[in-house]
Amino acid sequence: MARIDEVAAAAGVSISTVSYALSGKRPISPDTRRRVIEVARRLGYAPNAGARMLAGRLTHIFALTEPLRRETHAPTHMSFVLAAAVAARRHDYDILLLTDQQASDGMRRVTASGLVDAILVLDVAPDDERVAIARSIATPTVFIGIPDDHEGLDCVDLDFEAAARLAVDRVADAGHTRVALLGQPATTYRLSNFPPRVRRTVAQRADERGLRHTFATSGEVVTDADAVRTAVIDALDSGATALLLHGVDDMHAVVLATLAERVRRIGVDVSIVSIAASFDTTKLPTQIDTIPLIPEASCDLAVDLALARIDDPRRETGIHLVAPEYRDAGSVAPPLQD
Amino acid sequence: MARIDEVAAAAGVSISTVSYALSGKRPISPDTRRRVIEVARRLGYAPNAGARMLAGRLTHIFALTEPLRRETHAPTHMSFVLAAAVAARRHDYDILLLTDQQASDGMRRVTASGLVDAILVLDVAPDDERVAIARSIATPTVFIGIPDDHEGLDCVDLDFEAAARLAVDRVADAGHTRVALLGQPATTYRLSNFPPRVRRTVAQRADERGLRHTFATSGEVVTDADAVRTAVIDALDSGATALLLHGVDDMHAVVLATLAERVRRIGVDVSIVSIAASFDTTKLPTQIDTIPLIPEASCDLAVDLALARIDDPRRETGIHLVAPEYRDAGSVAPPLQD
DNA sequence: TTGTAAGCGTTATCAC
DNA sequence: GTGATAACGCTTACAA
Repeated sequence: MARIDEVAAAAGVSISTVSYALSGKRPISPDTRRRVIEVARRLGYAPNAGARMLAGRLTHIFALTEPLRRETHAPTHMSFVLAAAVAARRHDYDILLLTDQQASDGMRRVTASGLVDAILVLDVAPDDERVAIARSIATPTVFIGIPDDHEGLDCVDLDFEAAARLAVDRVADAGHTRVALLGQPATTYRLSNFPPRVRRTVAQRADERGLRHTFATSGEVVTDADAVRTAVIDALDSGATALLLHGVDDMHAVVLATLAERVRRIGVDVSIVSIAASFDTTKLPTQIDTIPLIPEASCDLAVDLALARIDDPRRETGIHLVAPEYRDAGSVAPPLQD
Repeated sequence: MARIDEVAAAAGVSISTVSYALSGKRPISPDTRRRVIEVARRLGYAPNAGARMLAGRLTHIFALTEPLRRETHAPTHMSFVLAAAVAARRHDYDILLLTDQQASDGMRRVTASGLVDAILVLDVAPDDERVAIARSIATPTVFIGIPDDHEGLDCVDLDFEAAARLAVDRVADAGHTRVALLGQPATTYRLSNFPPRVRRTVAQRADERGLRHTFATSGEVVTDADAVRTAVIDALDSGATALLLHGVDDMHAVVLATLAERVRRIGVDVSIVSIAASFDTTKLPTQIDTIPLIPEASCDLAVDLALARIDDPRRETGIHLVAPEYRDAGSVAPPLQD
């Protein structure tokens, strides 16, 4: 816990020189600069957080609000938290957790006390209560996910619509005429913002491309192996030759197991594309085409946006979509001729 | 973002009176006290975090370090994070996330900058690198979990040994002479601190009570349904009449499914106790006896310990174990006579 | 290129 | 019971 004056004394310079040498906010002769940095390192100096907050304009802390609903898929959520933390650290920011039952209270609190420079919002619901709070506070707020009412908000997300179209187009181009979408558990279509976006767009695009399409959830609240199994079998029985998956790892595992059991060769008898999977699909027993949801991409962008907004609070808000990327693993092939 | 001087002016008192009226750190006449509080509320006043840190002794922030290894069971981990956050908020503390690859860097950083009053350590490994850091820094540090080398450390945890004994005793008392322990995935026995403790104690106690016992993991890295299924069948075939479970929800589901498939009635043909389950076992298809691992209990205690240590840095360190509690659901019965 | 000094908004130590 | 006021450790004009 060395202080700036100790560093200054040890380096034989003034306090402000130390501050400037370390922050680089004004030119310092390379020589003293080096000396200051060396001394600071030796003494293990780090600016006192409270003093920095008070004197500077910034706290170097982001709040991260996460409702942690029971329906939330924990592993996915954790990779977003981790990605946000890593992105923040790259810019010398720390993450303060806001898990209050009413996240709103926390947002108001950190705003009122000036504890954070910006707020990142995770796990966004279609009718998220945090939208109203975000509008009522001065602290820059970035949503990772898109609520229904997003007028005047900064939002970041994978372009789920583009991803869905990409998936449909791929199987349509390969010649498939019947596709089945196996989706998330039913509750997430009410509680989360992106499952409905995928479902809607797949249906639209399939219609545009003249494909017959069906849809099934993967259970009620969490992945229900029986439900998934039944859905896969129904899809096959109804003549679907291409399966679009939008779900978590468990669901993928059950789908692959069911296909194996039915002796359907992936990329031969049946084509598969996984849309917006946030887990490592290369860990699956069979490799499948994926349009991944990359938490790092969204979180990096969200942090950039937050910083830009801190820098210029009057800049224009808007939705920023991350372009989807198709990863071919050979799981899509032309349908077999009967 | 009203400031204290605005509150003082509006209430017609001095700045220090506002501070004391709000903190209660010195007697204030009930009358002015009420008035100050009312004005503060009306103006939405909250002390500036930076100023409070600088002037006061405290930051009102805990760091929470979590390595977030791939082997970590995300839902369990999240319930600990949540429990820690809730416990902290009860004492007007916030949680700062430390997810650095090397958590050690983060611990040093927040210590050097005086960003936090104490550090809570989650997901403790037997040979945790954070032990050395904790010893080298002045910031109070509380481990939630017990590393092998815990000399001079503050640790909090469920009394896994007592829980294991409780489980063995229960089935022994019911008359069982052959028990099988179905444990965690193999890797956690190296990477985590508590699975070996349960395994070791079950074996010891079973020996003491004259029971024959076997042990099987539930997979390599994560729950492997086939491995669990095989382990259950092997256990039954080898004559085990009581199953002790120490694992996550997936594993429990597979065990119950396998027993159902083999037409073994729980609490009749076979007895079951789940040791240190951190999920909601009442959500399982069949109710089973449980000695739950309650994150709230550990985290509340950890926060209390941290606060006590902040208050008196010289107080004695030590291990604090949470007593296990047996929850009877009728899944243990005397073994059937052949 | 560097040094001096005025805040930043609290808490805590004095007085009264 | 209440009011001045000196820290707290830094950032950042303003001087030199």
